[in-house]
Amino acid sequence: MNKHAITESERGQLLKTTLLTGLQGRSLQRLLDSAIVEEREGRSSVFRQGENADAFYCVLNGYVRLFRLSREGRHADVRICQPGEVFAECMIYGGDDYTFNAQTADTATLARFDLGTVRRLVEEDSNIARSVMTCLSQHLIDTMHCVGSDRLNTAPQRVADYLLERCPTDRGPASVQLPFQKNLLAGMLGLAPEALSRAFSTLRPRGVTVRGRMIQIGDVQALREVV
Amino acid sequence: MNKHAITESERGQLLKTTLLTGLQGRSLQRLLDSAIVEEREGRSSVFRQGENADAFYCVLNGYVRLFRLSREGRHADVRICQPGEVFAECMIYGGDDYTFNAQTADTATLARFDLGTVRRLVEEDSNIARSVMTCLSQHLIDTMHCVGSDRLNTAPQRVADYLLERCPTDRGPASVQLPFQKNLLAGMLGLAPEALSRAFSTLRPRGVTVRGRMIQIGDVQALREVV
DNA sequence: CAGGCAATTTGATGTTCATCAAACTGCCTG
DNA sequence: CAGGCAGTTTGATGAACATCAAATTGCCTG
Repeated sequence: MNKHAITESERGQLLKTTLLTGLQGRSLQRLLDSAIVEEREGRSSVFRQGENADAFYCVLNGYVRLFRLSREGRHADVRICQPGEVFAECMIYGGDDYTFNAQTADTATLARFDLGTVRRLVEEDSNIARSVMTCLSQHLIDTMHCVGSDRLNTAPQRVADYLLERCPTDRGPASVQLPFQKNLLAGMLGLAPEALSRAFSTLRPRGVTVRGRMIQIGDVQALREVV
Repeated sequence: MNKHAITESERGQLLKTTLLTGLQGRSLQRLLDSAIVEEREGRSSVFRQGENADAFYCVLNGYVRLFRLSREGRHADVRICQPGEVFAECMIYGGDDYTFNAQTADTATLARFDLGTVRRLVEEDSNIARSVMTCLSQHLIDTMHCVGSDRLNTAPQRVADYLLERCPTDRGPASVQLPFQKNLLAGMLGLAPEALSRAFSTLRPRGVTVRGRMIQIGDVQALREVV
């Protein structure tokens, strides 16, 4: 793993993230200065459940799976983090140990924020505090949405939801390019890869065609009926 | 619905909640002063998904279901809130509209906090900000745990988990008194009431006996094997 | 204590999805 | 271009759970 201070281009990427957008001037600078950039291999563990928590992260490039393991070794993704997303910021005020695992999906670039340092910044700077609260709130809302969706919707409905949220248009035909392997999409939707594949098959009569990562939608409005 | 300012006994209850424990002096007083107490009937709607968000709440007495509805009218609980718990505090910095429904399960007493007022307090008082962040962090961790548990564990395992977390002892026999109807427990665990009942049946050979709300556990360590 | 209503349990059935195995695809490398 | 490998799809099967209906329990009220 390669560590270094923030370069100019990485700074630009960080500014677009949930945590830092909304910050300016000195608040922004202080938070940026506290970060270290890590280049990581695919499938490298960022942290493990039960470990003492000493940092949270922002994804600059690549994807990170947050997941839990059952005692028998089965594996369930809880969240898939994309470029621009923050994870484990709940550890700033959330207890001593990580409560889930984090692993890169492919090679990834992460900005690492030291928890102790950020705690100090949050106490001193109400703008930073507000950014952290916004970030936490959004994640809580998203995660509650996930619980509801898991409990309420079938696999094809969840897939249709995902596609519709990423559709550029309201009606007529559209296409969506998956930003990652179907493997990750399955984890994000709480499905086994086979179940995702079958969900796409179920949607085919509704005008959804799959070619690799490219998904063609015949009629967006028709797809909305599935949900 | 009966509204009034905080009485002395309600003040005592509020002090024990996640949001206010940890606060003292002026910070505590300011937040307390902003609250209004509401007495509510059973099954009264506190707010609905899509409504403009103007308040968050703390449960003083009774129980509140947070849930989402599917288009066809099916119903899925996302969280069951108990006395001492805060809900919808994610709306302080989380967008304009409520993203789920809240309804009292039985007659309930709630402390209502105006969002605008609390936003002002959070900006001015870093102690209050810290309390809000702690609250958000804990809820996020709990909700992520819920996603993982739904995806990883079967119904009997989730029931066993619930019982074990509430067991006074580490080994030997124990008993757990459910604080509410099995209906609510089913919702909390993401199960239909029938599925909860069957999960208890599955646990009977493992020494779990059910009599109304009183659950007897023959051997706590044996039950831990189920998980 | 009887009656009535709501909550819970039980039975029967169907759907949804996980799992295992095998075929297939695409991509990359030698 | 052959070979290999990971990712994906398809088929067959089974487990888990929802749903509907009916029986039962528990609790409250008159």
